Amino acid sequence: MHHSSSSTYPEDRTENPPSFLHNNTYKSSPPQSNGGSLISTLLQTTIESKRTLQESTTAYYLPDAPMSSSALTNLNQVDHHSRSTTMAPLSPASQASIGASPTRFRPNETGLTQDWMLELVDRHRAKRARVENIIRGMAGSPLSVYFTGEGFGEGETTPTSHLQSEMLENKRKQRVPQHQDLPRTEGVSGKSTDEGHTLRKQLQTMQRLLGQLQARFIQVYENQTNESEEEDHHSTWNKEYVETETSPGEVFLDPYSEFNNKMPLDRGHLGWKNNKLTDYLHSNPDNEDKLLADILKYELSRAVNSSVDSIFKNISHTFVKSPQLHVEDGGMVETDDETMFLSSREPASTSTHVDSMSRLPPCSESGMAQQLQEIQTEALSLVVQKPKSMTRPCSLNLTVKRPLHFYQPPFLHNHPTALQENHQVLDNVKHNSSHPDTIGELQCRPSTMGLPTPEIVDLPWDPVIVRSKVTSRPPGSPQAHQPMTTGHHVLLESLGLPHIKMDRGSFQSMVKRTSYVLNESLTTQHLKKAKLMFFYTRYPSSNVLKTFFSDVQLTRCITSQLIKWFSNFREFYYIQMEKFARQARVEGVNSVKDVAVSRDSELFRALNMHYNKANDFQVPDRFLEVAEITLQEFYIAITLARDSDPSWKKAIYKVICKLDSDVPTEFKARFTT
DNA sequence: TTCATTCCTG
DNA sequence: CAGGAATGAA
Repeated sequence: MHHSSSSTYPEDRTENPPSFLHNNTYKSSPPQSNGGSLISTLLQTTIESKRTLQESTTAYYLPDAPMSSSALTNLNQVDHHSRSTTMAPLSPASQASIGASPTRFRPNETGLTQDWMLELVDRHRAKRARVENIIRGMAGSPLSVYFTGEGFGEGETTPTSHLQSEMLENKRKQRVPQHQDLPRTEGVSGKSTDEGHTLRKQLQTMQRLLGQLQARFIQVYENQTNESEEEDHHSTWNKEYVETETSPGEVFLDPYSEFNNKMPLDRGHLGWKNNKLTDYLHSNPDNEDKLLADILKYELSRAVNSSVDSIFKNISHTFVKSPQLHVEDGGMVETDDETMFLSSREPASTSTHVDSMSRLPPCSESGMAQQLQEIQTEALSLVVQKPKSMTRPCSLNLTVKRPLHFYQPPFLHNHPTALQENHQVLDNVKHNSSHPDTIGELQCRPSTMGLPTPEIVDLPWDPVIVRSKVTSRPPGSPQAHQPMTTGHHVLLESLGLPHIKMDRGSFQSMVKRTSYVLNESLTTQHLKKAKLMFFYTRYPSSNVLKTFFSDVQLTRCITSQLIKWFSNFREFYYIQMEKFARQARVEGVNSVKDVAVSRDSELFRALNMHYNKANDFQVPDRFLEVAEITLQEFYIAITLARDSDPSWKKAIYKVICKLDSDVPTEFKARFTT
């Protein structure tokens, strides 16, 4: 068995010692990486020839069982620990000196002549230059990111590979964040991410293998030229195999490549393959490089094509054919289940309004919206409309059942899959969390408004982000398209792909249609709106709040914040009333009939300054009436010395709370004047 | 006790 | 404007 293939070697090879390593390599190597790989076979062939040569000229690091599994494992461990130091001797200087002195090859006991050695060395040096040239070309491609030199001895720096190692140094740095992306991606979108993960794994596998191929090429030539460094080379050399084929957790599963041939090793087939290749290579030495390069190119393009096809297949499956998602004419992407998302529909004339309140909105309501109402519970967030400008009272609605950005950068809320996933997660956390100081606490922290914290969990609630979304949008312009580009970007990243230029008309538009704006916190615009609403209602009911703040998720905390706002409004209002009532008495107003509030009044100016600072809202006359009544009440109470009673204001509150009027429906769909 | 509101403080 | 204590109603 050991000699089954040696007979096919060229004549000069017969002078070499029995290449027991040749078959040993196959025997001891797991099939994952070289079982059916043409490249691997080719490499093996090439490598074996060099090894055979080297074996005859050098002392082996592990001469007895150089490729046994246990020995490899041990060597692997050793090498992992000593990688940086073991490779150190392979400095560029030493490489240069070694390469310049091929005569240091020692004649071996099998009778290899020095001339033969010299010729071989020269030939392989030329080949190395060509192969490295090829590899350099590959390194310029996106896949070169994964040529991280794991198969490379870190200290290997020939004059040419020095440039490579520099390049690879950068590539290594690029690789780190890609790996770090993985967990986050997994958390973002479950199923599609799993698929993407698999594809990514495949890509990585192929890329790793390519890197190893590259490493082997280099290694072969290093071995050729650096026989004086033989021990280090041997450790490196063995490490190659260990890392490639026996490293735990590095099992390559690449269904698109021959690299991953899980079938039992067909020794006969391999032997045939090997022998044929060997014959070819040795009979046509000049074709060797070209063949290697061609095979490499072929494998590369085939693998990349397969991966890209699979990825696009997945994408189209996720975005178009998913039973949970369907794209409507108006550019909506909706889901049918509970985690339903309703996006805006342009233009305004055809829009529907989804009102989370029991009261139907003035505009027609879609059946889906009603369905949404039915499934909604008190504790759940409200699916609300993004208010539009005054001129479009019933315009777009941009509704979503559940916020999505959590543990994500704020611009991430575009990925529908991630959206749903996060909704579920968030739902669970919100409703099941027994730790009020976690998410619920964050959510119930209105004080975070305007105080973005560095904590990542606070980012989604960063009101600045929400506010910027709102304010940066010109009135009447389509909303929620701001994060589109980044969403696209993120989506691609979540698939672990290099940035592929997508067809603008297809995928990108698909992503565009899935953009949402979610308000999980109250913004300054909401505050402004609330203040203006105060001109109509001093004691808004929860229903009114829901109706007019339907663009935010009225969780308990948000609702409390709104209530608190109005409480503060009232506080200021009554303080002003008491203040001006006392002032009127001091100023000598003798009759309640002389107590009046007009738009010229100081009282009104104070109130208007507080609730309508921009003065861009026409305060309704009714408010003036109510203010006047309130002032009179205070005046009377003070006149009658009721203020001696600690709760003397309550009677006034009781009166005033009945003076609320309906808030114009225009407020439902607007942020500001 | 719970919830809503007011009062007080920063 | 928010947080929290105080208050009162249910």
